[in-house]
Amino acid sequence: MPPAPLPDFDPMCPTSALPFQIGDKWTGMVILCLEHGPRRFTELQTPLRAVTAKVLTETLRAMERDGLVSRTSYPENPPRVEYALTPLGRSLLDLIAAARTWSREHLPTLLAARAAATDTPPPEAP
Amino acid sequence: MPPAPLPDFDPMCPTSALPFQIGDKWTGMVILCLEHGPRRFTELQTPLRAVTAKVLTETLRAMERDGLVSRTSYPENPPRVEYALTPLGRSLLDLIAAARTWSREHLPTLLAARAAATDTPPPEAP
DNA sequence: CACCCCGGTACCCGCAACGAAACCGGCGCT
DNA sequence: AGCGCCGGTTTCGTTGCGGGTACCGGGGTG
Repeated sequence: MPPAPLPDFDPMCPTSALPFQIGDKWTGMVILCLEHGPRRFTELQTPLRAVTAKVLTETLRAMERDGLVSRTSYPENPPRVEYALTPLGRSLLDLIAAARTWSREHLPTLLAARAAATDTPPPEAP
Repeated sequence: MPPAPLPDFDPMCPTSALPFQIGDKWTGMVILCLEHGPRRFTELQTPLRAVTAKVLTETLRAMERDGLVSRTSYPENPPRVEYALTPLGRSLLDLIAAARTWSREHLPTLLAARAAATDTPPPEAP
């Protein structure tokens, strides 16, 4: 698989302002990273550069418990661990796509409303 | 509007285990409560009996800031305040419906996987 | 021998969300 | 006068998620 388009999650991207969340904070992004095939632990760390190893491990463990991803460890050298979406995890891709569509269409509106409410706290000036 | 079908959110319902969330913890449920027309504060407290007044107020204020709901106060007596969905808030209904469809189809699978992983921590017995 | 890489684990902490309980102010009812 | 309702606000906890840092174990590599 030559061009594996791993998404790139910039911590400054307004994705953080998304009004919804799949599972824990990073679960949705992990699912997106695994969309096009299994990934190794460090491959996930690259696009998710805002998450520490500990939190990523916790996220993956929780997803494994919930049957969203499968964890395959190859006792090679150097050690290799691959995470892949299960059918259940894959079934969330549609939902995530719908959420991203909503964001593309409506997130600017939401952010504008928030900014307007924040910049002009009370209409009655002092 | 005689039969206003307010949803009923039992705190024991596995909705709490939903692997996604709109905004803050209660935002999604508030949107559902407002789906069929404006509601008063106490009308929202009835189906959302697990949420305290303070948290419900905070949730509604945040939704108002984000332009998801509108707040209309009638200086009558007794005082009356009505919350209604804005078009932006209404645009989230499709997404919530999709999430509920996913839950109906896949949540039992997820809960079964979680239960299996919890009941049988390690396959290797002590 | 010393060092690094991979895929973690263990421990500790801070903050924000969540929550229980009390209070409030204007009005109506009795 | 006393009580209750409506729509909150205030105060004071508590919890728990997320995060930072350090460490580990085994093999390859210089």
